[in-house]
Amino acid sequence: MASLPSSSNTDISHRPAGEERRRQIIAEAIRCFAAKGFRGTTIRELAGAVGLTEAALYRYFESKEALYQAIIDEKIAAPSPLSEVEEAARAGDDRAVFAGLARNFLESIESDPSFLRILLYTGLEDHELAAPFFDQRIHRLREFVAGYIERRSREGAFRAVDPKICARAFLGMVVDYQIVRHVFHQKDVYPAGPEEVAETFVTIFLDGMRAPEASRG
Amino acid sequence: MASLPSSSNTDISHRPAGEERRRQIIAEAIRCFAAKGFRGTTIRELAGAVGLTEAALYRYFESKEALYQAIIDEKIAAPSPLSEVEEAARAGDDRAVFAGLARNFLESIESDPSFLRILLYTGLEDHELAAPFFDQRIHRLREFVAGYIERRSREGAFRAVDPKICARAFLGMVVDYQIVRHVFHQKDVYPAGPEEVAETFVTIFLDGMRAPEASRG
DNA sequence: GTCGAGTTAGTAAACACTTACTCGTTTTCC
DNA sequence: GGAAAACGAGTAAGTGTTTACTAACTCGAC
Repeated sequence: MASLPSSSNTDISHRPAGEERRRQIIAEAIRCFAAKGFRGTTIRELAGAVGLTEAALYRYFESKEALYQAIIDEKIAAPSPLSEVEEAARAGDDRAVFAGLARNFLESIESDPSFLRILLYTGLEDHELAAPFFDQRIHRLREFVAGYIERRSREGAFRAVDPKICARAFLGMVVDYQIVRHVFHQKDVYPAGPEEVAETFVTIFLDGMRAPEASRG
Repeated sequence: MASLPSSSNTDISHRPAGEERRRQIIAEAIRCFAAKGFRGTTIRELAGAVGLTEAALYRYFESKEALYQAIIDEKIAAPSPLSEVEEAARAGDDRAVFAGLARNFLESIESDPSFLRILLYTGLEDHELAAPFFDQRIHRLREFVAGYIERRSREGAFRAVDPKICARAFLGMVVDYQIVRHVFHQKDVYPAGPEEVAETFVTIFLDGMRAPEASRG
């Protein structure tokens, strides 16, 4: 009995040591790939950082690409930032929706910029393996924002502009903030903290989106 | 006299054939570095693309880094996009200033996305050599926009918000458009062409920036 | 007959990945 | 209960390829 582990790669429960090492390696790989990119990171250096030799690392991941894949899988499985603003979206509380999204993004990237850097490397280096992440996370986020804007336009609260462009305009402001900070290391460009920046972005965006007739005295 | 060439490695002036090759190599290097990054590009492949062997290429550039440096130098020397909107800025024509900047950026990157990609690689790979470009071009652009916003705030046309943050908010929308298109290859995300996108960005931004008292009934 | 522009054929290091081994801990079986 | 087989986790020392860069030669034009 209890013979078949069956689940392809995660029959944990009674194997804490091995699985823990795996996680440790992924964590270190995220740091390394974020710092120097996929091409710029060597297996030797990565193995050394977790206190192993190259050969030992290959017991956990069959190739460098498999490691990259594991990172993407982990990030796809992470909780979505959308859940936090879905309620506000149902209620039509524009400021709560956009401020929630902005703060959520700014703070989560601020506390761990690695994945933003990895995503940029991914785009530049054209890694196919990240496609599922884009489909499942980024696309979904864009569609959520564009869908919300479209609805509010129909309701007369927002002006009638292309919702896709507007969604990107907002997300662009937010993403750019973190690219400038964590890719170009110019933290001084934004003199204020995430909360104030989020506040400013949301104010500009919402006032810019408001339907002319609806907002005027 | 005019004896001392003084510039360490380039006493060119009378060597047109060689100089043309040099330019050709730089142009190809821009393409390669943009496509695969500095680390991802091999000298052999680059030399092959201009129809030379590796050794021949080393007659024009003493190292791979020198090639990178030459690219940065060329881009620093290129004409600035600011000149086109300086007049509108003096006149206080907000829409002309921001629409001019947006269109200028969107179109110049659209017609040649290479340097945007190189700059991102540069940020991620931490190339010191690009620092002068950031100081002389990007910093100046930011300061121009922030300065204009600050002035218009003082004049009562714009609301009183941090001009640095607002400048980045605007530039962020524009830059993001091109990152999504040319780094993540998702050209479908923006359904419209550069002109319409620029128009939308400027409308959102300017209406969002307008001082509340000044614009209302 | 020298010199600019190019070539062929290297070098040494770095890299992803492999092979064949070690060693301690379980598990199995009598 | 204890010998032995199996196994998990690791290492040392490679392999073959790729890479930036070099040395020594060729060839045509003024």
